[in-house]
Amino acid sequence: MNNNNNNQAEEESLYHSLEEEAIDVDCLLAEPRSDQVSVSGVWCYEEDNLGKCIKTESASYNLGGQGSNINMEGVDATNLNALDVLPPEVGAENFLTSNVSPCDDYLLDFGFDHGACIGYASNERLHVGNSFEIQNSLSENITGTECQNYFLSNCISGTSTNSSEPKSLDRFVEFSKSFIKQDILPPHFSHNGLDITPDCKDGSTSTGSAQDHDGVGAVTQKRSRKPTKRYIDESSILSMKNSKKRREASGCKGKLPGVRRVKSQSEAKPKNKMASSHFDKAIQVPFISQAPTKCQKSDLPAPTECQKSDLPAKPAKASNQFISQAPTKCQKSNSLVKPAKIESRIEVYSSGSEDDSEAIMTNMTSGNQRKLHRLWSVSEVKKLIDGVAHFGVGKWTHIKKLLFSSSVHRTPVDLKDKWRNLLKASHALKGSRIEDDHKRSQPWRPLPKSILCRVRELASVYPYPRENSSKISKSKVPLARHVSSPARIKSNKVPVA
DNA sequence: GTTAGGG
DNA sequence: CCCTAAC
Repeated sequence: MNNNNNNQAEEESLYHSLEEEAIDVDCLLAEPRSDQVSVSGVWCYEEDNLGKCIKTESASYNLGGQGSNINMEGVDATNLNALDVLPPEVGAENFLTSNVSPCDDYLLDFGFDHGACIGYASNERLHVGNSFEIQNSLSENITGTECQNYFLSNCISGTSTNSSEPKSLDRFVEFSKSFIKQDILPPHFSHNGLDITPDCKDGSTSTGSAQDHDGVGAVTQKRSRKPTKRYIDESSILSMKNSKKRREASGCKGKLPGVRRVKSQSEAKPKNKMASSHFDKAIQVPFISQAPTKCQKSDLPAPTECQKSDLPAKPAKASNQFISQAPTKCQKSNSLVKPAKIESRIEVYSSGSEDDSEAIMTNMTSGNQRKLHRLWSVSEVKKLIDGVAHFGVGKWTHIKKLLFSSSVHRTPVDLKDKWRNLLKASHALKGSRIEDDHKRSQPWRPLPKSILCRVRELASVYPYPRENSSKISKSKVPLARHVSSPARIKSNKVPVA
């Protein structure tokens, strides 16, 4: 209570900012209703978090049922109880912060000065982070002014230390509820997405009752936060994948253009109740307008500042480091993106020259940006030809590892594509070798003739896999159907040395 | 994970 | 260069 005098100005400003932020959130976000749940594990569900949560049964407290008589000690004792059950290695300072990192992007930035991870289930249990769960019941009968005072003095103040944040959280929630009961705040008052609804689902605004105290009343409180744009994108993708209902309703049957298809690894994920039963009620944003096209430059800032890694020698490690360091990545959303793709991208992004990195950094937006086009130099082509001559066609990973280990931006697929283009170029050269003018008009004119000749020679020695067979299977097999096609394909193939 | 092939 | 099927 003494803080009230000391921090009055601060409290006022904070309170005003609270209101502003509440309005802001309400404007920006179609706030999920009480029957809505969020995807991607933003909400902490009992079933999903029992292993993580430290549960304190009946850590209830009485906030002074005598109207103006607010029992401060009871609150403190409650919070102490709650904190006491934390393992010693977690500690009061850590239990909010140490578990925040995987998902602090999508979860609450609560506590007014510190990121806190809060989930609120649709029952009586208050989940704080993934580590803390309080079975909470409240019986109060406090007038609005006193609630406000208490709220201001105890919910807002005392955030200077991390250990006091849980208290602030509890008090904030509980007293916000009391505001609603007192009609001080609108029924859907929210702060930073903290959605506080009255305890009684049926709309009755009765003050603390035995129902509340016993936890029988259906407390449909939850906390939400406006999801990030990326989160919405991924949610919409996930929604499209997991909810056939929604997909049919939206009329979209195919994949999103420019959005990478989620691998089956993550497709098998939605096994929890949240994804299956409540998914339809998650935050819905028209995904068509959100689907980033390939070359679209999103307004989103880069997920993380692309730190130029100085160790391209171990690209996988560097990229993993990148992923793990990405502060805006939610754990669940990691499963939404192809890890391999990210790795390859980060590899490219982090290992190029400075100019390239800058160019990529300007281009890198939402993660599905097209790789920077790098022209093949003559030396690279020569290396590729040497590799093909040495290892043969199709051993792209060997060639990559042995000859292109320094140029990390060339993947085995790149080598394969380049060789295919070289074959095209050599064939075109062979077809129009007499007419030099035609040859100069070709896009592969910069390649030296000697290189193309060598490619042609190698192509005769190492025929491109399936190039002949595919042509045969498409053109010659129907004509010679009576002949056993595999034998014919094999006979047409140039024997590999 | 790698490769081939279509785009 | 991207994507995906096939292996």
